[in-house]
Amino acid sequence: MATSRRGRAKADSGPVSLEQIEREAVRLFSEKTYPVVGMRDISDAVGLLPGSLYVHIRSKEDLLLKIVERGVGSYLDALLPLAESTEPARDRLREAVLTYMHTLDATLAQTKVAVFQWRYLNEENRRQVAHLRQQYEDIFHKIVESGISSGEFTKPKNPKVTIFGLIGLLNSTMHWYSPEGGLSATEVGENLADLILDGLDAH
Amino acid sequence: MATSRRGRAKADSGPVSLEQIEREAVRLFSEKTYPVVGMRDISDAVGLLPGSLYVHIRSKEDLLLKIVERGVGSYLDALLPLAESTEPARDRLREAVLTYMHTLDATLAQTKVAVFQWRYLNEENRRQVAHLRQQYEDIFHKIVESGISSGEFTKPKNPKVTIFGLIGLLNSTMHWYSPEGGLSATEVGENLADLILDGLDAH
DNA sequence: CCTACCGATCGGTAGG
DNA sequence: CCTACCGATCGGTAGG
Repeated sequence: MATSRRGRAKADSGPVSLEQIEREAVRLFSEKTYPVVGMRDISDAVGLLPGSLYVHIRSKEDLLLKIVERGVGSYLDALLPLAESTEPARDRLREAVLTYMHTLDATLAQTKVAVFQWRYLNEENRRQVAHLRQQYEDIFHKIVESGISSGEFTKPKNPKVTIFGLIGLLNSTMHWYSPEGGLSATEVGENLADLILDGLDAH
Repeated sequence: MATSRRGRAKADSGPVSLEQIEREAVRLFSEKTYPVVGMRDISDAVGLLPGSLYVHIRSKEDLLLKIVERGVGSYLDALLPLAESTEPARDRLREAVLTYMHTLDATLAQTKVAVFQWRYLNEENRRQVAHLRQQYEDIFHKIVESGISSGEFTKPKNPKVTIFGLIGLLNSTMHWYSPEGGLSATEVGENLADLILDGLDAH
């Protein structure tokens, strides 16, 4: 016989760890979204029977919550230093865009789950996550506002639209960026920073 | 008794039309996403029993397909004239951003379904939709490329990143824009067009 | 970590 | 458009 358990997807390699379960869950959630991934899909991927997953996790909801929190946390860890820095806002913004792209490159699947699928959490867990998301958005808010008040940036009619636009532009990269694609995270970041800082117009 | 049928959500008003079903489906799919909306949610919303929906529609999948096709179609109808126009690229791009925002304002819920939930269609239907999506992206491709080759726009290191960025920026507005919010679609559009054309930097 | 199973819910249909 | 129902699948659990 090829394997010792039904449904095992990989060669036998000792007991299954929580990390393995979470890794497969991130992959499956990012590919197919939370509601259409069944616990049986996850158990198949790690080579357990469905009920055995509950030795390692408490619930499907819990699994999603941890992934979302780690996902947002990755960006907070990487970007928070740039919010407090005293460098020129232009440099900090460019650095933030590059840092965003490098974080995306390292955690693409986790990012897809964190940015869009927190909506499937229950109300209490969504509130937890809203806190983290707010901190994340505040980083860009601070950088842009400091550039406006220092005169480095042209004051937009409505800074909030500009900040939401900037965040939306960055978040949208996860729909087409791939580490295996022809463009490096740095190349994409430089290009987007150019667009945000200088615009398209040749004036 | 208050109503003549169980589960009826609204006052009795004659037979249910296909348009009513589609309207409630758009609302529910946009609020909760396709996989977590049951046919029973839709039938409750229009005041039918679940099985009776199939007098009007063929399947849940069919309902989604029609909504997605109409959603993308709204943008194609509004934006296609701008792809062929001979006006300066700067004017066409600003006009395209404003037209995008006005279309979003008129069809917000439908847009949310069309832009993100086509992934739940089966392979054959996804191929249909991919065609429409490609036409939509080509509009921005044409405008930006014509501005680059005419010298109106600074040539980006990689125009594809710029075009994907532009499309992503526009698509991301549906996550925070609301017709009931404090900002009009025109105000948002002007601000985003300023950002894309002139950037943040005061040079 | 498996065996065996639970109640709930899903999209959809036959027959009227 | 309703009545009555189908097989399939869902997240999760008791007991070992």
